[in-house]
Amino acid sequence: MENIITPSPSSYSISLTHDTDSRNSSIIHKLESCKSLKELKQIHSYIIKTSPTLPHQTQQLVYTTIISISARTSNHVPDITYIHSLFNKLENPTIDLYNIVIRSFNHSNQNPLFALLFYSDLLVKGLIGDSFTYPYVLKSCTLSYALREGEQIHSHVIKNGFVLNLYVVNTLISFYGACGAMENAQKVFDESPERDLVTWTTLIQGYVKRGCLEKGMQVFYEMCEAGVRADEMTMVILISSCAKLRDINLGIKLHKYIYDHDLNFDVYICNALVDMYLKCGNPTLAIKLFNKMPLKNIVSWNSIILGLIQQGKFKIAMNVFKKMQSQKVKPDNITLVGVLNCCANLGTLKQGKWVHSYINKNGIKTDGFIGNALLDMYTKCGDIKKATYVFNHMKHKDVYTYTNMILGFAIHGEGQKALKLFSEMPKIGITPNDVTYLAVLMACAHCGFVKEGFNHFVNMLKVHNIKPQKEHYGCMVDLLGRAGLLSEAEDFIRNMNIEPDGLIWGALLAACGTHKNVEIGKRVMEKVDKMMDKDKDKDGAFILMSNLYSSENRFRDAFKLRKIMKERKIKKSPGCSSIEVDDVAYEFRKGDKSHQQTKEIYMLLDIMGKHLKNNDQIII
DNA sequence: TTAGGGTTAG
Repeated sequence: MENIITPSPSSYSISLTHDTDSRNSSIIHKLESCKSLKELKQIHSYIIKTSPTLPHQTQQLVYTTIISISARTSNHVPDITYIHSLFNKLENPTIDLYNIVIRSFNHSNQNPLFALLFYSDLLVKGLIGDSFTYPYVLKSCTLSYALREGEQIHSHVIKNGFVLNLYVVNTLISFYGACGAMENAQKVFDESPERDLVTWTTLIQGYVKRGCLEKGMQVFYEMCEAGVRADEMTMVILISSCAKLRDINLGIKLHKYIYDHDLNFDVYICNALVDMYLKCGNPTLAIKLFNKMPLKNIVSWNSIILGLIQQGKFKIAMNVFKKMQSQKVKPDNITLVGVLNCCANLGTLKQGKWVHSYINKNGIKTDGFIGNALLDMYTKCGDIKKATYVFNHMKHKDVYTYTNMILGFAIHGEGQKALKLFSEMPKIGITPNDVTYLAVLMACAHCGFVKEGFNHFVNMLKVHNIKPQKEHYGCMVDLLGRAGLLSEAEDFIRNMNIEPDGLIWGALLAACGTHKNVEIGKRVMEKVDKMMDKDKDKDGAFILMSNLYSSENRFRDAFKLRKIMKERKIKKSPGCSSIEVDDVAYEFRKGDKSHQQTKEIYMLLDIMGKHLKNNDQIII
């Protein structure tokens, strides 16, 4: 590499003595060969030092060349001060040069609005933007969501007669769409005499981004009527919009459109389709398409894994992850969040720990999504110590981090710790949300903090303007019920601002079971029976009540209830738990005899039960 | 040197 820090004349060898043309081309060649902005600046200063009396024309050429090189080279981040200082030295910068610089800010990691400085500079110099300038400047406004500035540019577009330019029209629609000003976007669209696929797609995209999914679809139908054929990009936008609409029939029609119009089933289209089928509740079609995909990228794997998780198919999702590993596809943060979610729901602590060590080995930061997913996994898998460790080591905590940790403490019976954490939130500027309050109320319920629970329940609306939902009311019933305040719980339900459902009455019924209160239990049971539509959802309530009768020696009532269950074909759906042994998650249901070692399992269970009854310490 | 730049996470 050349020594450019202390350049010698031979290393640059710019021929300053030859004729003008050859000297100019030598300088340009040297500047063009620069690999960084630093090098460019060094050569510039070298030229100034060694030839302070360059002819005016050559000087201007040097400035123009430096500006265009520093602006157009992708690894040269535009240095706004430097470029601006060079611009000031130029007598007549051309509109082309302005365009190059303005464009460079759209591709840099600097504030795109810097482009506007150059645009106003251009106006000061008495120049007028051309058909390239406006798309570039509008793009800068789009990237910065600068509605007011963009509107001003729009007025310049009208004044300077560029409203008929399709590139300008399309960028205007995109700009208004990004800023959420869909009325303006639609107006530009309506007033344009010419429209192409980009115009239609941009308008559709605008509506979809705003969440106006049906309207976006309606524009697509209008586009079809206008005889414009969609391309792959249009279809991806429509399919993902359809996924959000959860409309499988529409999804199938869009799928057919791709076939009928001979579009490419590229990786984007396939990913969008897989995601759509999963979100619309058809994992079979999603898996079929996924298996047929000729080319898969990380998004394909993530879409299928996360989609299966959304469907509650954690084991299948885990198997897909294993397949992904066997094909040597490197998981990214999104995959890991999904896998941790699986571990949390399957209770597979060992696999969760493996993911944690993978994260550490690969230097992935345990912040944000990843940190929260790790925390969730440890709390749900019952390792509160590790969960606390993860929490304490997270640098950037957000409302999800706090909610997770509070919930962790709540379900582990550490109510004081949960409430202490909750009290820390406002101090560091994190506002609790509805789920945070659910965790707080759970903590109070699990630890018998009736007074605190009520205070928090009131503060939800009073302090944070969060309207309590059914789940919060359910927690309050649970809180009173667990504390044995059964009549209070019954009154609470009757005075609620929302209509109680079977689940809320069910929470009270469970408390009646715990505290052996047959009278209230009987009343509540009748309520549950009336409230719940489907008999099959009442199984838990019937069993609870029948057990309550039995525990109070009212066997005749218990028998009567069981008889009703039989007549109405109400069957108890078996509770399910899972255990992880040697990386395999085993699920168990009551009466399940499908495991090979069923005999040994039940024998051990029997022994453990006896020990537990005697309060023995169990060592296996 | 032009425009839409598309798919996956609470």
